[in-house]
Amino acid sequence: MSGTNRRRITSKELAKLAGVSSATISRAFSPDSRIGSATRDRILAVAREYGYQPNAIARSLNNQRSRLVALVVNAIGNPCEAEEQQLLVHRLQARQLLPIILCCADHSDRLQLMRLASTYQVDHVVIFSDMVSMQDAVDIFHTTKPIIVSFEPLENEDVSNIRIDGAVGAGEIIDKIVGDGKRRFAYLSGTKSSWIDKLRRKWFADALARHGLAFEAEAFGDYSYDSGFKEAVLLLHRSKVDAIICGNDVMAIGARDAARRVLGKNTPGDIAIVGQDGIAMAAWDCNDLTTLSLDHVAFMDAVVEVIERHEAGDEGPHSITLACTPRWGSTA
Amino acid sequence: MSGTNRRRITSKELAKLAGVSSATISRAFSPDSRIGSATRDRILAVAREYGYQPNAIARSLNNQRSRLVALVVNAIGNPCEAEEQQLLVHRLQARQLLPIILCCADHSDRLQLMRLASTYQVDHVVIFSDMVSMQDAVDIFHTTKPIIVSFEPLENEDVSNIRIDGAVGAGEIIDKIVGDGKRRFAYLSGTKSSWIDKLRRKWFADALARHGLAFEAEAFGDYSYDSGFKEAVLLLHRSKVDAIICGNDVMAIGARDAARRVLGKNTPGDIAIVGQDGIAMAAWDCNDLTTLSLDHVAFMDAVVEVIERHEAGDEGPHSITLACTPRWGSTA
DNA sequence: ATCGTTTGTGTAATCGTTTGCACAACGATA
DNA sequence: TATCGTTGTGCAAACGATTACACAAACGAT
Repeated sequence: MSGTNRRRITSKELAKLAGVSSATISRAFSPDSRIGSATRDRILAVAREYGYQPNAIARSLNNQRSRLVALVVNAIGNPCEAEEQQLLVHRLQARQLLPIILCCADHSDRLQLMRLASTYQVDHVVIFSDMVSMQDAVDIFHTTKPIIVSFEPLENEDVSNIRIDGAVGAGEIIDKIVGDGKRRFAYLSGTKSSWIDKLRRKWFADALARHGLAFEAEAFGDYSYDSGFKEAVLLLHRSKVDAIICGNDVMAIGARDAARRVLGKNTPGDIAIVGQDGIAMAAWDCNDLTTLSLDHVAFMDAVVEVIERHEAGDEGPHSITLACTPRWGSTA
Repeated sequence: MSGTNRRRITSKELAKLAGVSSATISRAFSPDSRIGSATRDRILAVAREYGYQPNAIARSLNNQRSRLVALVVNAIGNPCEAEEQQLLVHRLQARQLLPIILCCADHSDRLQLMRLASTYQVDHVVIFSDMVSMQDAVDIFHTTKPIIVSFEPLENEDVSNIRIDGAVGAGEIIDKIVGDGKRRFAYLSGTKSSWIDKLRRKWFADALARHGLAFEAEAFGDYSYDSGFKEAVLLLHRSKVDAIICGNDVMAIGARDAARRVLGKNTPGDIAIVGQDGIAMAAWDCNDLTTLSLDHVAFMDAVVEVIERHEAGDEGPHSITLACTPRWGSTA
């Protein structure tokens, strides 16, 4: 109420003001504890008057539960991760869980950051970054079982995880493109080292193999538009491919622009271009991308479901697999 | 080290293991405190062996400083906010500050969420949302002076803030478009109620007035691509404008697509389209948007500068104003 | 009138740090 | 040798909540 007080009032002080003990103050704020309803009402009224709220830090120390959740991500700037995070953050907050974002370009910084977050006794950890090994995650958060959001065949099955399977969807896309007469495929990776990228590539490579085909050319970008553009230019100059499968949607848009602007090729006639992720932007009229799409809502629902089971004390490990499905656009 | 321990070791336990008191453990971890360097080295070695790290929750309780920073935003999914957050999060983490994201669609939820975060004794609060009144922010975080990232003429000058001024840049853009022969302008707002949007509109309206012009038509979207598309279609059907100024870049891309696809109009020949924000995507080849752009790096540097001054004990209030400059693309 | 149960409240220990104060050991100085 | 800083360490009191335990009052049933 009175906005000018510098220091926050404590439960002991409020207790004096309300003529009760600080234990009773605490009880007034915990929904199911033995306390007279008259007392509770009076306390809540006084609390409102003095702007009292229980100190969550002190409570966390006592409870051994902080209601903080660490989210480890590669880049928030990336539209795909941004969309996913938006969904996840809303779901967490609806459950009174507060997300701490750990986002780091450099790998050793990332581990350092995870160590820092672990000292805050976070209740849950969700790892979106494939740059973090499961062992690192388990070691650093040794009291909190992490949830790995991964595509990797997990070597340590003691950790809850959510996997994505795009094999079928990739097959449908390849079938269509091959049906349209294309034969010479290139894969434009997001990174050189990531196993997520390797797995995604494998879905398409396997599908090609069923047609007796293989990738004729490879290139490596960094998931950014600029890298998609630049690598596509190089790629198309050095080989005569007529289809490019890209590591994500943003690179696909870059590749499409490169093909169109620099080399005067149109999609899908001259060249087919395929993205992966299914971000909102892929469906925009100016992009209308064919992409191997993931249902982000279902994805984040799955994350939250695992978190809820962990909250309920059932640490599993739980494993959920989601399938990717094609979004058909005009680029392939 | 030993990854299987369920409970975290405490300073008292480590003290026993190292043959010292827990006070000494604490001192080993604070850089400038009176402690023998031999003792410190020994303690750090033992700590590493047992995987001990001081509990940040307990430390926060004692210190009255949590090193948590609350970021209140409208939507992370929005590319502009996502880009800004990425920059800010990196800067915070480099200073060992952990960001808690508060992101909420509904207004009463948002206040509730801010109250929740305030119980965590956050050291700093940065408010990016123009849906939060300064008074609310000050009341809710009454022990932590918030930093308002706002365009609003602040009524309460007791709060640090960062403002954006686009008057000059908007003038340059309008001059160019009027010079190209356009006379009939529309403004496509991002929201009906936001004063940020009103202020942005005013920059352009004032510039038009200097040419003896005014907005002929208005429309209201929600900062999304779809709303930009839909409102532009309606707008172009009901009035003969030849220039649309949009509340942000994403809506501008939607409006451009609508003009091109639905009405067969090209930019900048048939119609000029202008965005605001200067997100990375605006510069992509497929968009090449003319936009009133903000230097996001300078913007977030400013936020961090204010935070650092607050950390140093100088709560100001500090005020920084940044200017927007045109990015010239092919849409106007 | 008595007993058992339920209800509401207070006391005090606890969560895991930090830090002011006291004090011992030590080398340097007079 | 007596004195004086300086260093390094331990003791114990915070920090602000939660909660097991104890106990008094109220109530219903015999």
